[in-house]
Amino acid sequence: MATLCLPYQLSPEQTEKLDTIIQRHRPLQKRDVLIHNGEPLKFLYAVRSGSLKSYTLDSQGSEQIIDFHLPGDVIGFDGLIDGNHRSYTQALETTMLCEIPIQSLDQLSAELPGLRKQMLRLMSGELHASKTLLGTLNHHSAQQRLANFLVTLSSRFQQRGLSSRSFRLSMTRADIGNYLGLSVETVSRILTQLQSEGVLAVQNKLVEITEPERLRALAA
Amino acid sequence: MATLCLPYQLSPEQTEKLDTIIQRHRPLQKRDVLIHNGEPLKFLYAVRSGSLKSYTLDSQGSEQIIDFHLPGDVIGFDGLIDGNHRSYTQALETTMLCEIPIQSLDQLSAELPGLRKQMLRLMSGELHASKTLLGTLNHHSAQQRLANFLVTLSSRFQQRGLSSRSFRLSMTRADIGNYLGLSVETVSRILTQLQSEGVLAVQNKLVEITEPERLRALAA
DNA sequence: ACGAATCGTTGATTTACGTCAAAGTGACTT
DNA sequence: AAGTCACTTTGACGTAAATCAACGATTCGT
Repeated sequence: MATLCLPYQLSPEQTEKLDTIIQRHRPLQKRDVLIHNGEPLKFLYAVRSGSLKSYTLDSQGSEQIIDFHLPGDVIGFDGLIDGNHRSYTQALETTMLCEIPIQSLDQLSAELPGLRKQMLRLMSGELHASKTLLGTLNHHSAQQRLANFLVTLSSRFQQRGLSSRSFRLSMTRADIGNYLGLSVETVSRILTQLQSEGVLAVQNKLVEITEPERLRALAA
Repeated sequence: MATLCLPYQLSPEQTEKLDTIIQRHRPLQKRDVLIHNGEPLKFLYAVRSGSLKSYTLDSQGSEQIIDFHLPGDVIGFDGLIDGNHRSYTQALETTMLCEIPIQSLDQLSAELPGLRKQMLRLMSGELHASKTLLGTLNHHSAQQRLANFLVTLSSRFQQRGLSSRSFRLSMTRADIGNYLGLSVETVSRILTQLQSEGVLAVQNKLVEITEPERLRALAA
């Protein structure tokens, strides 16, 4: 169970201890909301399959997408500030999760330096990703942003043992645009443009990266 | 010493233990580089006075400013992923720091749940700030971004017991523009515009927020 | 299996902000 | 004190991407 949910380098002994605190969560359907803004943080969630988006609502009530979560990701770190979640998290498709009680995790991490390190690594990685993205969005054109988005997705899939060349975009174009600070129309236009240039083959939600090298060059 | 460097709610006993591992760092002069990208991470640094900027260099060698650090901030969390720093960090003015050896901190945090919680809180807060900023930059106009930047700075100064109404911008307009994804010219124009509207009084690096309410409204 | 709703594409037009250019202001050096 | 250099401001102009609009294509619910 623990290896399914937190597939990282932990010793058998550590894995066994983790198993005692991790629970399977009921499956989410598309559009189900897992986390509501302001809720007390009781669990972290590890994504086993499917995907989700996290977002906040601004003063006018419109969504600001902060993050997409894929299998292997752990959700909830940003709520540790004050023990309350700081965003909404919603399933983009049927999704399986594990739940990890915060309190038990904290106690366990006092005993297991490896686990402690692993948690720090996860948070640190997320922090780094978020800051990198910031830099990327600030200083790049729409095409570069989208190329970068696809490259990042691709390498995340690869890390999880899935195909890095072809995958399904579980989020809508509107979601992508929102996340990248672009309009839906721009996202659409650039996708067709990349396709006509032979870098991608797009068919609805399915994307095949036909020339990974050129895409990576565009993302720079 | 510990209270100076990590001024948070810790018991006297905890503070005492912290004191044993925290060292004073030599003062930095303006433009001194504290951290180089790729360096192994041995210490976290707490800012006692002054300020710094963190940035990465993109493929063309140009700066991408990721963060500004004020007194009370702790620098280095994003390097915990793999034990190497992921950015450069440079002093914007004469700056005093404490250094906190990572290894000792880790050992100590196994004993002290309060310290562990504090570290998580700091990282989580940074993560949240970074994600919030992302949303802000993606969906707002130049004026809103700048207003937001000033409001955020103001409240960070306030949290540290400094004036929230008037303060010195230790970074250049170019730095601000880089950070917010705007050109220098736009930053300058908007500052003069906000001044002519009576929201700010700008005099070189000195900013006075004359109408905090209106500024906050613009930041929304 | 059907209609309705959501999602995606494409085109025409507008605009906020970047770029280019040049001059003004302050701040470190000798 | 003078001169250099880095920073800031202001104006004219160009452009990337937003907005507006209308129409296909999928997906969803009954």
